[in-house]
Amino acid sequence: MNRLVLVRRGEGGIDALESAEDGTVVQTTRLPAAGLPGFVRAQGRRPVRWVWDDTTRWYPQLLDAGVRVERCWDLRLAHAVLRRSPFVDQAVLVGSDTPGWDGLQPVTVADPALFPLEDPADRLDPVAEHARQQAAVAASAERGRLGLLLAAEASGALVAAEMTHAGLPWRADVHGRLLTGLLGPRPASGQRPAVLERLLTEIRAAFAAPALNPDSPGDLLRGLQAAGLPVSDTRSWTLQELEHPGIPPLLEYKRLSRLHQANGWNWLDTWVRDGRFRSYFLPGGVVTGRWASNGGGALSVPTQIRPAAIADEGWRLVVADVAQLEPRVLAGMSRDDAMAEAARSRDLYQGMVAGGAVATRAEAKVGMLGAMYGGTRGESGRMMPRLTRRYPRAIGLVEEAARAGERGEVVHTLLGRGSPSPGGGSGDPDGLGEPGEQAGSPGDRDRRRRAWGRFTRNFVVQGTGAEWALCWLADLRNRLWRLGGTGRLEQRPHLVFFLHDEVVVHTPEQLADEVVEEVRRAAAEAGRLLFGSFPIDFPLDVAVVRSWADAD
DNA sequence: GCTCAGTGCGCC
DNA sequence: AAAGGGCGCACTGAGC
Repeated sequence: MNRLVLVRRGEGGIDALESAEDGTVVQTTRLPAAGLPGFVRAQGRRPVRWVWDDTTRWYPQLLDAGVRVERCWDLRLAHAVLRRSPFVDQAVLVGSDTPGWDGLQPVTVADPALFPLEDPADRLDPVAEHARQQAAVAASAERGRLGLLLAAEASGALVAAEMTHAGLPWRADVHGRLLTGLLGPRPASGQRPAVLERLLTEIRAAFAAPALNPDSPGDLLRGLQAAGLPVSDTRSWTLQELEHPGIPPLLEYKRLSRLHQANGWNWLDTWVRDGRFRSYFLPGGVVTGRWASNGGGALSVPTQIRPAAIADEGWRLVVADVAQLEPRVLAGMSRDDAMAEAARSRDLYQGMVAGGAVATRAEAKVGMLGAMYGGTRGESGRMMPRLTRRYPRAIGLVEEAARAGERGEVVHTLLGRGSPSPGGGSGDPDGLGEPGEQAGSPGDRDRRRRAWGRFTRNFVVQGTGAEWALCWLADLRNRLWRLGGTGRLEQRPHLVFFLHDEVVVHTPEQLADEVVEEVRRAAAEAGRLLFGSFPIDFPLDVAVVRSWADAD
């Protein structure tokens, strides 16, 4: 594999340094910034891994120029993984500019003119960092797993940039009609829509509080208490329990007000342009390795507005999600044969019932959620002894992760992503709490210890689930590209959305069935990459639809 | 005028 | 029926 390291030089120039297997530079090409797309294109079919400081600083411009990259090495993301991985000898990784790499942030602004004049990335040496990272991986006893994780992470970075570039097809007219139907006509800026005004009048009358502001939790709480209602918070599920004529309009107000504020006309104006919703996805943005997002709340697009996500004319959306990803991942990583057997069923929870572990599907679900999240009280707590007897390896793995966390130890995912150390790495072995929080009583300390154990318990499962999903996504990306002929990215089947265990592909209608096949093959491949020959299934729910809302 | 924590709620 | 894990975002209200 040819590796080409891209380095920004002063005055907008770029050096492309080609390195041999041993890391020595064999050729340097000096380019003007505008020459990069042509240079990348000129590599033709020669397999190249592009090495750069940070995908968000390079790839959007290439995509704008119509150039797709097959594979890359993202030094920022790789650095973040390696710095925390228990599989890595930090002495091999650390160099003089390590603090700079530690602090490097992704760029999420679309307009290059808004880039800071002084980019901290420009003070870092990508060639040296690349060499250190390769040495750190090579020196690791788990270089296979680490290498897979870093490759998947880099592919994820490419997918994230491509999804922002292509955008999720979004019909502003459909969205607008939906808003008008629920809220009334668009109000003047800063005004409440008519339907909210009407509900507000009703609420104020019911509680005999003519100035009540339901948008203010404090004001609302005082108003409810003044009306004689025994509440200490104003959450919807708390209010649901109350018998009072003001409650139904209040709940309706909260629901519609949320829609208006989070995904109303302002959201449309800000995030939807030219028929596409474009937000920024941040691979590795969450400590567990899940993605975060930035802009438009892409990771919580309410089902309420999904009818507006509609494929282009002659195109379709292929929507796929994994059923019960995390318990399946737990079965695989713990190599628990009994749980893998239950996972052979399309419904893993039903499989647990068939296997005799529990009596009902509801018990199976609540028990597994408790095992993975640390619920020890009530229903899920009562399930634990039976689950432990039937699935000793799976339950043992999460229990051990919880105990390790309580002892203040670092845990890691299957591929080697390490959990943060408790107390933010301050070196305080008892710092199992929030920074700045007082030591408190021994009871407080115990409580924090157990809370950290619940975090590490969940970390190993959620983080390995994220690794499976990343492998799925990376493999699918390549399969879609091979499927699509010769056009640009957005003229072929391409990914437009990803959320933890769900993907959406925008595809020409005549290729939709093939896309469905590739989505399934990629899922099977992800299972093989993570769990080898261990027999664990990842069945998908896949739908070919015009609108995202039709997938459920 | 600004930032920041708390509250509440959308998603998995 | 919620809880137990992870997020982003809008808004309020307090403090600088």
